[in-house]
Amino acid sequence: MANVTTRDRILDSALTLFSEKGFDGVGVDLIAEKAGLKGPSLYKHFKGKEEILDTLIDRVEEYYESRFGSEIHPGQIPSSMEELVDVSLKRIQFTMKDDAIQRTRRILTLEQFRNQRISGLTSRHNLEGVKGMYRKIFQEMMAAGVMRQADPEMLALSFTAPITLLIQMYDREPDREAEIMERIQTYFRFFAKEYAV
Amino acid sequence: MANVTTRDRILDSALTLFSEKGFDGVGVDLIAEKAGLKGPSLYKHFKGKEEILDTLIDRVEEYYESRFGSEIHPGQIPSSMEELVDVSLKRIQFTMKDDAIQRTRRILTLEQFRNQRISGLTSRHNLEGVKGMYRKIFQEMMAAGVMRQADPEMLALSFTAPITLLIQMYDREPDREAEIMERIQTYFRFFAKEYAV
DNA sequence: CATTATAGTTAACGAACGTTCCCTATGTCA
DNA sequence: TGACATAGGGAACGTTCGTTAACTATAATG
Repeated sequence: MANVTTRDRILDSALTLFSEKGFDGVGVDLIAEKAGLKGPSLYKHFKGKEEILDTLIDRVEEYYESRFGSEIHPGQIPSSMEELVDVSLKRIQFTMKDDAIQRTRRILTLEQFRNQRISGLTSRHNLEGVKGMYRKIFQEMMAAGVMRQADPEMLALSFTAPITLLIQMYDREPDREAEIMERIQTYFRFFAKEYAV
Repeated sequence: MANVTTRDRILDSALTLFSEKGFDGVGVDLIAEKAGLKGPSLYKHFKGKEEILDTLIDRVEEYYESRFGSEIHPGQIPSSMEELVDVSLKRIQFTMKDDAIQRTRRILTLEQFRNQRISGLTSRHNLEGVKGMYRKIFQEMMAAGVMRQADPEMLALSFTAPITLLIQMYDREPDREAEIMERIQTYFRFFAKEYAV
């Protein structure tokens, strides 16, 4: 953790606290303390509390832009339904449990009604990003003949929506991780069997 | 609107305000004003602000208990996939746009990380209630031979999850209602075609 | 009629909040 | 070295917040 700027420490601190108590539930003094300084010193780095949140959202936007922006890189296209399940499970394990990603999800959830920017970003996150990636994967799997022919857009929605809901559940109730992972696996296996060639 | 108690006016006022600005974003004075009295008078009806929220959550719990509690009443079982689509669309139109229901959803969304009670309720709402109803409907439709045989539990998840996400989107971005309704219809038609006998 | 409980008011409290002002220490650059 | 910019801290500000206390009007009860 060498050479991390004060600004970054403030943002990390705010990411954690906002994700746990919401924007309104956290005072600037607490953010500052967690970053190793005093409340008023924040104003040397940000114009105000709101700008800290805005900057966090900026980062999320950049991340999604780089991830799902121009062209989608689904990585290796699975060569069988079994591989699809394996690869997807690993991807979800990561996305679900990665600290920064989870905190970001929780902030979006809590602040999604605050302004249009966050609303739109949340919609894109929950309904476009990952779905678009799987649409592409399914298209190629169908072309390769390892998956039954069907509307790839609808299939992607059907594949990702239950997972999105179960990840939301994990964010709420991390104690039920085992149950949630099993539900995801069960659904994946159902899907794999249903759309096998 | 005859004979509505002050207590109920307070609860209605809080339902609206909490759903728009979140629990922390609303002061007791504002709740009171909207209910036609002054802030401190609230304390003649509730022990404190938190108890107002708790009472609202009580109501939600009662509602879900009565709706999905002991035995599920799916009403008329559709006699064709076309009827399934029609009936489901009407149900969603209502659920999605009913004022009190929408506000309740938004409060659950905003306060879902506040305590275990709300977390559990939200999970039940998003992942159990409606899904259980459709599991039963699908079972009976399969038994009646108007739907292809498949795991009804998985089918219910696949059917309801995209809708839940699209309703969440409507709560965030009501302006996009037309687009959202069309997406729901498209998915329903895909599902109907996919699981026709 | 006298008493008491209830529902409302105003005033005020203490705490927390976001923010500004002013000062100091430190490092940079001419 | 001297001038200046930067990052931090302390004190204090004006607000807002949830809540309590003390009082009043009204209605129900004996």
